[in-house]
Amino acid sequence: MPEASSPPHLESLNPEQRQATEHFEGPLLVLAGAGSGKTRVLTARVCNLIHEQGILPNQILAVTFTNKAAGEMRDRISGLLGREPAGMWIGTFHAVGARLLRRHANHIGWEKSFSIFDADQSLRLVKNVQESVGVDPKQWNPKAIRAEISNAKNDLINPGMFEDNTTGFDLVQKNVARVYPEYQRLLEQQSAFDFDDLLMKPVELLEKNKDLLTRYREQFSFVLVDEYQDTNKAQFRFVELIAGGHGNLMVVGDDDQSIYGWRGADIRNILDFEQAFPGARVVRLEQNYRSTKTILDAANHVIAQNVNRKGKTLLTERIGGEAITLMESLDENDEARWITNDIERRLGGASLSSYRSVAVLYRTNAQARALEDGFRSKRIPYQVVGAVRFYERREIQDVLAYLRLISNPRDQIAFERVVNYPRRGVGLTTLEHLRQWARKQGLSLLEAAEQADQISDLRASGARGLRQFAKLVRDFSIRASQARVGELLKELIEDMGLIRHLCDEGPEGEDRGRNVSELIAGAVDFEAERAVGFEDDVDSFTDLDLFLQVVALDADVDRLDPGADAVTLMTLHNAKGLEFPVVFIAGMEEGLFPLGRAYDEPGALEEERRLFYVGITRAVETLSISWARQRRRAGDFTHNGLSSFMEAVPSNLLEEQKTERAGFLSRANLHGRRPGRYEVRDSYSEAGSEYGMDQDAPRFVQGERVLHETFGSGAIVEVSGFGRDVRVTVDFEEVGRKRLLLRYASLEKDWP
DNA sequence: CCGTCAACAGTTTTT
DNA sequence: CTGTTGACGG
Repeated sequence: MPEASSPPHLESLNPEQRQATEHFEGPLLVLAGAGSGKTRVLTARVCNLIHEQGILPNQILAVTFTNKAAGEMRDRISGLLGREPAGMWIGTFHAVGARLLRRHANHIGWEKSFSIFDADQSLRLVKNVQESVGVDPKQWNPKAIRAEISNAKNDLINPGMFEDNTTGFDLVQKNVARVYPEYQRLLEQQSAFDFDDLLMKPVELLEKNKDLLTRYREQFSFVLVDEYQDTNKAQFRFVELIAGGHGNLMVVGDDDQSIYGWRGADIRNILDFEQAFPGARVVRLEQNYRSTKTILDAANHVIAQNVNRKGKTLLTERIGGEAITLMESLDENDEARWITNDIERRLGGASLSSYRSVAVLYRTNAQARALEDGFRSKRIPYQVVGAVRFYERREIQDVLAYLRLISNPRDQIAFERVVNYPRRGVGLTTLEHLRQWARKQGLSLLEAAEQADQISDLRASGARGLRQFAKLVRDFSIRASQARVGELLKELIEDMGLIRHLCDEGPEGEDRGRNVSELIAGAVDFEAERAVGFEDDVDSFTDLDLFLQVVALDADVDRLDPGADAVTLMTLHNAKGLEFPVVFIAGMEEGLFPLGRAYDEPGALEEERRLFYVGITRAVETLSISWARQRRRAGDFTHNGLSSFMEAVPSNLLEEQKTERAGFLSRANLHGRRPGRYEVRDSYSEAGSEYGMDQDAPRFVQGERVLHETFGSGAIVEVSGFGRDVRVTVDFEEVGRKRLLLRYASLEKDWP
């Protein structure tokens, strides 16, 4: 019960929460079930340390799982304290690592303005290396090689150790052993870190420099780690280094929500915490404040199937709750239709007030497409997390590559990406000559490009292009030390004439142009101190460097707009830590969830089950689960049964449904209620093969307005072919000109 | 050097 | 199905 005399951060905490909050020194493990108020406890304890124990904010390091969580934590602490916790470090492991490396990169051979390579950039480098060391990228999948390197780094295995541990019998290992050292050498040469380096290199830094280690141990007298169940070896070692001395370490996590084993996360970190940090106090938070009893019962039954866990049962004071709907549908389109219908039905009734209360969760990103189509055709607003990220769009990556090169002239991956964008007459041959010459002279590509006339076997046009390009980059590099990133970017785009260039590419270029404009707007609004959360370092780095760092470490969930009134679509992994009044879990089929390959590996099935548990516990009021008898995957059809995970859910919690007259409905949809509707899937045309002759099929003529499920509306420019091979060329308002085979495209006549 | 067309592989989850 | 890669001709 709240006491009148309690400071605000201790109000209305239950006894266990309070115990954790008031813990002062020594190791503390908080086993916090889903929805048990762990974020509250974390923030309240920080406030308690500052407010009651007189600890200074700059003595505290708090690590969260996403940037968004970090921002929220900072805001909540500010709210409770009535002021900013100035000097406190709050961020993800990657952000904290990047910050340490910015400060001390020179100790381990990197420049202070290093680049951060995302998965895409590091994959390019892996490919380059494979070619140069003779590991054929066609035979040895670069993604697989990259994954091996990533795993090694998460396990703190450096190239030397990797080579030593390779027996030579495992061919993949043997190839990785050839690629990894050269890959790492090239990263260093161009002063770049990949994501995994942001975890591994800080460990190396602290292990090699005892004085730095001492300094940070003394600075951070209190360390807090959220989502501890998802830490890997590198992260564990980092925490151990910083907090191992004084042992003032609070970790919060839930072994039942460990879902990143495939990324190197080691569930033993949380299971064995008490061995690693002797004398640890353990507090369990089992009171759930989020979900109805029905939802919680389902979650408890599901997770009880797992063997490898500490064991706890969530309790709630809420009783009853709406039954969990289990919906069987025909295929993924039918599933999408049911979900969207249900959302509309709820919104029509009083049970749902806004779209933002709803989330649709799924196992794989590929499932988003059918769902999106469904939302679009019903005109229900939605936002997708994942799929195509803003920063991964081609035009955005191009612009960012310019910025990276301006910030770090040694960034070879960035150089190669944009040296011929826009076209400057620098092709593969020119680039190859440049590479060789640069290597011989020991210069970076940019330096070599500046002296392009010296290279004998270069064409005049190529050399001119190189010099122009180098000059452009150099000019901006000089400005970058003074200018704000927004101004810099605006001028750069202007100088390149990029927007104009994109618009010339046609309607979809205009779209790209808009994206670039959005990036500029983002850069103009960029406030380094706010975004980095590390105010005391802001002055020592350029605005550009900090902007690039934030962009590189920005997760897609971080961009989720909670203000938008839209349904959220995302993977179950992305849903971790979030909650929604109404949750749908789609694709509940054996083989999809759990994925078929989960049966190959011992621990994988339990991890999938934990993922299901995470999904269930996101729901506050209503949970609906759907599965489809048939689903298109990678081109062809799969037929699946209901997921075996559902066996653990007691049937008295469930209400089973089928899509009404499902079989009939999809046939009826061939023509639909609206005139002119024409929707044929190739599965059906296989049997029929007469669809081109179908007398009822609408005929399209030039100039007619049409509606496409994904491309939107447009006008027909041309109709060609006959029978089943009718092709139409359509100018779409949003996506430009497309040629479509009528048989595949679900085109409707657009009635004004 | 650059645009176009055919062949091809891909789907597990992410900082 | 869809986006990316390789071969070819201008």
